[in-house]
Amino acid sequence: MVRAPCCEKMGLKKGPWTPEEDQILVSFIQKYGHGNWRALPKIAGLLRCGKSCRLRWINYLRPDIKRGNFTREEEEAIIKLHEMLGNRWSAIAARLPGRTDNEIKNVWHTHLKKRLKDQTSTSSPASSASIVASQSAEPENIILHNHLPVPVMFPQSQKSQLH
DNA sequence: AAGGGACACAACCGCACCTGT
DNA sequence: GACAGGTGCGGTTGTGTCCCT
Repeated sequence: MVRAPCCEKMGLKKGPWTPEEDQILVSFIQKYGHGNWRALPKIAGLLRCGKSCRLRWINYLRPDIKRGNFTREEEEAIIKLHEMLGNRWSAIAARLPGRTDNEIKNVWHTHLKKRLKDQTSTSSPASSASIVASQSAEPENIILHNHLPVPVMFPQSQKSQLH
């Protein structure tokens, strides 16, 4: 199947968003929601592709986003979830309220990967793996630091329902 | 004070999956 | 069942800032 590139149209803006564009996007979504990302920028009068709008909204403009540094608890949760789920950042983000997959991905690549590497090179390999192994025995209701029982694995068929 | 490397984060790209026809 | 279009995800890149020498 051949797919036209998302932003093939000439004249579509790329790069950092301006406060004005943010404002337009936020007010439009608050008013009408985001039923169709592809059509949204056209209707809202933004010179952006739908993909870009979606990313901006999800990673930055959403009202429930928690900005600022990750707490130690959040970092520990990311490490554990990553050991269980792998690079499924959206699944990890779903278990950390207010955090986005992009943010988690960035934190992982900048802080945690390095920290984990340091830890494994200095400590015995059994420690964290055993914790994960014991948790993996009960994959349906992992209790994290926020004390919320969280389902860990979604069958592929349920993936679309998360959207 | 200046230069360069490291770090942090926002944004883009391409692919896979899902859904409607 | 095949195809086409839309959406979401993960990997990667670009750029601004910080820190060390």
